[in-house]
Amino acid sequence: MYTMKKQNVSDAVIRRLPRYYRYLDDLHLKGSIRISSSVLGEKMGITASQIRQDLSCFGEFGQQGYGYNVDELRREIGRILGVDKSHRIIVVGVGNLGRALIQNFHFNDAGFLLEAAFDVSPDLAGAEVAGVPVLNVTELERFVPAHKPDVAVLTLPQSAAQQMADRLIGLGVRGFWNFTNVELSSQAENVRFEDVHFADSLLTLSYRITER
Amino acid sequence: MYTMKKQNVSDAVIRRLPRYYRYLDDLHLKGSIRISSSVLGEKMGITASQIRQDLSCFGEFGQQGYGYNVDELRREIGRILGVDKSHRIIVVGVGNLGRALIQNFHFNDAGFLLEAAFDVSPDLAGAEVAGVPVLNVTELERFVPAHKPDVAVLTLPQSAAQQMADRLIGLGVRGFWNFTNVELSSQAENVRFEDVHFADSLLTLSYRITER
DNA sequence: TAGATTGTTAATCGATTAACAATC
DNA sequence: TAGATTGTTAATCGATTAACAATC
Repeated sequence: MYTMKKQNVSDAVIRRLPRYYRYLDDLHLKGSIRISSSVLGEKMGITASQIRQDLSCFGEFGQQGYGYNVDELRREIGRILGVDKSHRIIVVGVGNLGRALIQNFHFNDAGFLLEAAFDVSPDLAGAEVAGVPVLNVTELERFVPAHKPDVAVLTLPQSAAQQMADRLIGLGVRGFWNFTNVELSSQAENVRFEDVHFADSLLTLSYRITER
Repeated sequence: MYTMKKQNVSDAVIRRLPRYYRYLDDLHLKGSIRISSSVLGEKMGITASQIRQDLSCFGEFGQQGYGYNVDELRREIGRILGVDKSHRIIVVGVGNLGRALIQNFHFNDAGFLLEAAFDVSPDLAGAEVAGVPVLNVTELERFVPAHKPDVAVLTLPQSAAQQMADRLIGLGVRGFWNFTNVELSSQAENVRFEDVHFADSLLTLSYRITER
């Protein structure tokens, strides 16, 4: 059973957890019952040592001579990631990207409940996208204190991003999944920003395909 | 002037370059002429040492006692990233996400020329999205050898991703900007995959907002 | 010139890998 | 039991930070 062991788990470890989770999910779906760190490492292209070292940050999930139970380890990592918490999430900005996420992204698989979307356009207010109600942003002051979403997905124009983040932080939101390609900041306690910087990502690809 | 110095630049350095590029672009737009590593470091929340160490992988861009010319350094980093190369790019899969990227993402700012988009649906073939022609995927065998795109954006269903990657690699594509949340691989030489794993990103945010 | 700041070398820190005793 | 594999400690490797001579 998962019990926090290390005080400070490094970012490198945390960023590897979702990948472990994906691989274990895959193995589970394919019917695998057990796996050893060496076999998993080979599959993932990393060392068995790293897997064992990473897992040891959170507890002891294996058994000598046997390895790990796939489904058990999968669930433990899910728990570590908070997948079992049913975090609540809202989308702010229902343009192409916001709509794409609402329609295609499996929030449930990551343990999130998508409760509503918000947009400045009065034309969108009252509509639904894939069963998710779209409200006017003026409703935020009523909705957020009542529903206490944990995370806001920011898929709105850059120019409005920081101001909207401040507004939502004031209303109690503590997590931001930021697609605006702008760096946001806040003095407030316990606020977390996770940036998805498309441009940065494409530029690293550009670097790697550039002949030199 | 930028000349390659180090043989192997670490991934950590490469992933910081786009961020330098963004900050310098910003400073340039705001009219800054010069900047020192210490002032830039303070702005970015990193050490001056790291900036100087990173840049030293590629050449000598500063001047003792003065610092760096903002516009010059910006252009040098752009060159390192390949922004000046006018790489050609195509989008494969014109669903919500593909459409969102075509309509909203500034490929030009990253030095990419978006030449066409492809989809399996006959309904979309012949249409245009934001001025970009949409062709049927059957046209790939004609189009790719003729236009030699450097990168393919994969915004199609997971189930078709690896097969499409293999097909495009066979036609000569060497870079993949992969939004399918599935890990792709290839034995072929010089093929590069850059993954944008939405789920992984959200799960790390989930971890960080989870109370424990 | 004097002050500032670079590029680089050396020191430190942290992350990855290897090794192995413990044990299922 | 013997073989396999863990969790952890120790060794190695790489990345970050500090220090400083060179010099604009």
